[in-house]
Amino acid sequence: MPQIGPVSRRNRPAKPALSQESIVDVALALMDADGLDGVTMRRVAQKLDTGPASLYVYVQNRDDLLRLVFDRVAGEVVLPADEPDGDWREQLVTLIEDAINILARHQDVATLALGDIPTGPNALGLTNAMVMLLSKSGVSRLATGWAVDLLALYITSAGMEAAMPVRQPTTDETANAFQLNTREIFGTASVERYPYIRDLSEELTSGTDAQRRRWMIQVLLNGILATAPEL
Amino acid sequence: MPQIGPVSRRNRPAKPALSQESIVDVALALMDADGLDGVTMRRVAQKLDTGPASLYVYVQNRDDLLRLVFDRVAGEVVLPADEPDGDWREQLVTLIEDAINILARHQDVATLALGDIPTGPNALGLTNAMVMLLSKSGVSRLATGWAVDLLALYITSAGMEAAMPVRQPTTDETANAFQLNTREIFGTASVERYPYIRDLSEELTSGTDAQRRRWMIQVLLNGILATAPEL
DNA sequence: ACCTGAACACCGTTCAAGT
DNA sequence: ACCTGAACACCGTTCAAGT
Repeated sequence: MPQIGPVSRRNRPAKPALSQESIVDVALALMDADGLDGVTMRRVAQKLDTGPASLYVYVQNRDDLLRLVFDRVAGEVVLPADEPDGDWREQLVTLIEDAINILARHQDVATLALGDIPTGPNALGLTNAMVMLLSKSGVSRLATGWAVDLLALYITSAGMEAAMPVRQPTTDETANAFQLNTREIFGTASVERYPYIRDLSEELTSGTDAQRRRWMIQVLLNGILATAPEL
Repeated sequence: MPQIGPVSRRNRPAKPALSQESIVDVALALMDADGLDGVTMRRVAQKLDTGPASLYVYVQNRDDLLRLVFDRVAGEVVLPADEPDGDWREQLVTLIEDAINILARHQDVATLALGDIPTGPNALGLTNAMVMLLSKSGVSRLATGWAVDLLALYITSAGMEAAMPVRQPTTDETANAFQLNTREIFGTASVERYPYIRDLSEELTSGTDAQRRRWMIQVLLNGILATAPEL
């Protein structure tokens, strides 16, 4: 006599154990594949062979799940060792670039950081590392505090820009004005209405992402070193 | 004999004429009141006394509508006159602060700019003005081009931070760790795991938004003036 | 050309009921 | 304690049908 339950289960991939970790894993996979809109409670549940209601045992709600996804990605960043002799500036640049590259690899994850300051354990670890490195820079304590905020802002912004998928022009050829890519926009901008853009259209879009980013990070660090904060 | 239609209509506020402009107006009002999630096609339609399907005559879809809302807000920024004698730096600082303040007044609008670079007419006007002012700064054409990108990134990031409503702690007292405000997080961070944060918790959260923003803008401008870009 | 009702294919979240 | 089915109250978008 066949045991329907066990047998049919043996035929499909082992049902993953339900846990906060597995839920976050699945949510991140959906995020990478289909972006933020692809992460729905129902789809996550389906991939875990259960119903959406079951997720609420491990996660407060969708926003909570997204925060957990963000912190999981933040955990991918390799933090610098706390060695007093290191070149703080080089290490900080590496840390920032590393963080941006990781956000760039995970579609839409950077967006999660904007709109509510991430405070998961891994995000705190990142902040802690930035404070450590800046504390060796010689700038004031106040400058260090404010600089951390500014650098975090930049990391998430740059991560978002980098993680933007190059949108395929839809099947219908007449992409509307809003969907053109930046280069085309600047190149064809009305000379009368936007003369300065038109004149600088080449420079506005030149350089690789990496080149632009390297420059921006240097701008931030040079600016931080050169600007005393006042209360 | 009562004319039901006209009479009942005379009793309620005049039905606003349907147009792209009126739709964008209503969407922005909903945005200000209830944030991004409050802007649904159905709610916009309802406020205009019609059904959601009718909106699609004037707007391609919800994303398109949101882009229009962003550009409408971008139009609130007062652009500097093109006078060759002006103090470019002072004017640029004013422009940036003005833009941030306007974004700060419209909940969630800044989020719309991240994830797809705004290219509506008013956003282009803003970019054009920034290029104009920077072209008087003496930095290279390339630095001007990249600086515009960096400043735009900062404006939207700062706008988002500023437009974040201070979330009321929910009725149930036990706000979970993620919902605590930043000050509390940094102040109570584990000394073992995040010693640098704990040591600097005061500075990380000190100063008013305006003070921090003023410093950040100076950091950006000082950095831009001091850093030569390389291709 | 503009507008509509109704439908389609989804959502997040709750909750009583089960184990 | 964990899990579930079913329901509630919504979504964006399409489309045939009307004017």
